[in-house]
Amino acid sequence: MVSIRDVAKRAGVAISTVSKVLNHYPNVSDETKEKVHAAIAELGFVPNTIASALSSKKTGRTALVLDANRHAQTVDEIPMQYIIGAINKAKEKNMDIITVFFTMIAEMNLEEMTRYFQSQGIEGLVICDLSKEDITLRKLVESSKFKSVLIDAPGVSENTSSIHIDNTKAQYEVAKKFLEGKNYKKILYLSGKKSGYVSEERLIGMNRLADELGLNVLVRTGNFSELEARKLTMQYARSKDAIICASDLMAIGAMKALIDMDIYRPVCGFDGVSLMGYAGKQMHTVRQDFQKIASNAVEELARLMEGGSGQDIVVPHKLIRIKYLDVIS
Amino acid sequence: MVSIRDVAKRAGVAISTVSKVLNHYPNVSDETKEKVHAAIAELGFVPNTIASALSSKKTGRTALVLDANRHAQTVDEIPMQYIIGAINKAKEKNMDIITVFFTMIAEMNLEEMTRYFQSQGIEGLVICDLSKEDITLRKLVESSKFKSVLIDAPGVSENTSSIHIDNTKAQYEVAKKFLEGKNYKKILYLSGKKSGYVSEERLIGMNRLADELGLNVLVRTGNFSELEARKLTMQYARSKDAIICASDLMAIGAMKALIDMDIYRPVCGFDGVSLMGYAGKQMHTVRQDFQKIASNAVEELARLMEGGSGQDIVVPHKLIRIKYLDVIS
DNA sequence: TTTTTATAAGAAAACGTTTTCCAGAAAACG
DNA sequence: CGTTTTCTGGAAAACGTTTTCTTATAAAAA
Repeated sequence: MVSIRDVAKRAGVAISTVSKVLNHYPNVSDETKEKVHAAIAELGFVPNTIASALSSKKTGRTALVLDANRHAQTVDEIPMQYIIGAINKAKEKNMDIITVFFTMIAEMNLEEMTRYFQSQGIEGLVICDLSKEDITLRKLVESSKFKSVLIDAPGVSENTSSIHIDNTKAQYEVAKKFLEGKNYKKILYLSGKKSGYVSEERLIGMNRLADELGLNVLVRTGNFSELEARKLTMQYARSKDAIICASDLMAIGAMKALIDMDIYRPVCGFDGVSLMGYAGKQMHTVRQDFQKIASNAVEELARLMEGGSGQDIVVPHKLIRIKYLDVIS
Repeated sequence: MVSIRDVAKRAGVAISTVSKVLNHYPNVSDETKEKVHAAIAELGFVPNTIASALSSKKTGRTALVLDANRHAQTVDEIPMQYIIGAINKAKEKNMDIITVFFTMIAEMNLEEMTRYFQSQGIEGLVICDLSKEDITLRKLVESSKFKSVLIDAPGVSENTSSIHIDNTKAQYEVAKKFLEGKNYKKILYLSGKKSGYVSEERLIGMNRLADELGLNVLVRTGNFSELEARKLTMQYARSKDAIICASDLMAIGAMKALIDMDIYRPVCGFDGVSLMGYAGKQMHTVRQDFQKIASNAVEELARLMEGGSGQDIVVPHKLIRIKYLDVIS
C-alpha cells in the first residue's frame, strides 16, 4: 500500500507537508501543492481513513438508526426511502454512514448501546421515529456523546436537531379537504402509535378540525398497522360516515375491511406511499418526500458535526389525491 | 477515553498481555485472563476498532452493493429484504457492513470504484444482481483485492462465492404447475433483463418446459418493469392463452393491462413478493426468501474473509400460490 | 542596516492497538 | 543434577496519519 510517506519522498517534501496539502491547510505554497498532487497522481495514492481517524480522533462515521419492528410489514416502503435518501447524500458528501436496525429499542440498555456505537467509532446519528418509550435511546441522544438528527421526533438541543413535516397542520388540512362539501359528521379516526410523537400531533390536527366543524370523532389506536386498522374498521365503521387514518397502510386496511363488509365509506390517508396505487383506489392523503427528509437529515448531521448547533427543521408536505395511474405511468 | 494501556496498568500486566486476552491468544494463564477481565469491567473499557484496524491491517469492513436503478420502482421490496437480511446478520456477527447504491454501474471506472472501497477500508463485498454489462464491477470482483459474494450471479473463484436459487428449475417447475391440467399452448413469456444472469436461467427453464410440452412461446424482454410488462401485454396478449412472467412486478403489470383490455388470461409470476397480495389476485409464483439469502451471503463472506475459498451455494425455493389473505393475516 | 514579523516547510511525538521477538520460570527429560 | 523444552508474560516496533512545535527564509518595519 502506497502511503503518505511514499508521496512525500516522491515529491521531495516532508510527510507533514503532504498531510497539509491533503487537508487543505493554508500555509503551503502553490508550487509545493502542485508537486504533491503530481506525486499523488503518479503513485495512485489513496489516503488511509483508518490511520487518519486514529490520529485525528475524528472518524466522521455516522449511523442511520431504524426500528426493526417497523419492517415486519414488508410492504412498508418508508424505511427504504429513508435509507436511499440518507445513503445517497452520505456518498455525495463523502460521509460514512452505516444502517442499523434495532429491535426492542424500548428495552435496550444504555451501556450496551453506547458501547456499540463507540466501538464502531460512530460520532453522529440519524434516528428515525424515536418514540416516547425509547427512553434509553433518548438518553443516548441527550448524553452529548453524539450529534443527532431526529426524524419525526422533537428534541432540539446543542447537539440535536429535529426534522419533520408539520403533522398537526397536515392532518388538519387533508381532513378538511377530504370533508369539504360533504356532510359527514360521524368520523372514525384511526390514530398511529400511542406513544408516537407524530401520532399525537396528527391527532391534535384532527381534533382542531373536529372542533371547528362540530364533528363527532371516535379515536382508536391502529398502531400504523394494516391489520389493526382492518379490525377496528370492522368493529366501528358501520355506524360512521367516514374513516380518517393516520397512515396509508391503515387506510388500506380500512378499505379491505369495507370491501369485506360490503359497505361503502370514504377513507382518507396519510403519507402518500405508492403502494396505495396497488389497492386500485382513489384517496385523499398527505404526500411526504421521505427521501428528501432523510437526505436533509444527513446534511443537517454534517452541519452539527462541524460545530453547528441544533435546530428544528420543518419540511413542506403536499396534499394529493392518489390515483391508480400515479404508479402505473 | 480509556485505553488498553489503562487496563494494563490496572491489571498489573503488560499492554501486550491485555491485547492477547482480548484476541483470545492461547498462551495466557487463566489467572491473568481473570485479572484483565476484571480491569476491563471496572474501567468500562471499549476496544478501539480504529486502532486495531490500523495495527492489524484488517478492518473487517464490508459493503452491500446495490444497483440504485432497481429502486426507481419504490414498490420493489426486494432490495429492502436484502438490506435487512444482510445488516442483521452483520450485527449478529459483529461485522461492519455499509450499504452502497451505485447508479450506472455499467459505466463506472475501475480506478474510481477501487479507490472508493479502499479508502473506506472495505475488504469484502456482497453484490446483488451483478449483470453482464457491469464489466467494471466484475473486474473489481476478479481483481482479488476483495472477497466477494455474488447474489444471483455466477463467478466462483478463490475469492468469490455465488449464492442463488436454481432459477432454471424454479421457472420450469412453477410454469409446469401453472399449466398443469390446462390446455394452454400459446404462451407469452415476459423475460427480465437482457443481460441478466437470472433472466437467462429462467428462460432456459421456460424453454425446457416448452420443448417438453410442445408449447408455442413468444419471448419478450420486460426488464423486470411493471410498465414494460403492461405494454407488452397490451401488444401481444390477445392472441395468447396465458402469460408467464419472470417477476411478480411484471405479473402485476400484465394483470393491469388485462383489466384495461377487458380480457382474461391467466398469469404466472416469480419472486413471491407480498406486494402481490395488494393486487387482490391469486397467482402461481416462486417464493424466494430474500432476507435469508442476504443473511447467508454475509455469513459466507465472513467465511471467505477468514480464509475459506469460494463456492457455489444454491438455496431452496418454494412454489406457492399467493392469495389476498397471505398479506392480510 | 538591523530587527521584527510573516510565511513555508520540516521533525517528531502522538493516536491505540497488534505482533514479533525475547527472557525467565517451570516442567520434562536423560 | 544439568540440559532441553514448554509455557507465560513483557518490551518495543510498527501501522499511516495528524498536529504541534521549531526552524529557515523572505518580506516588512524600524
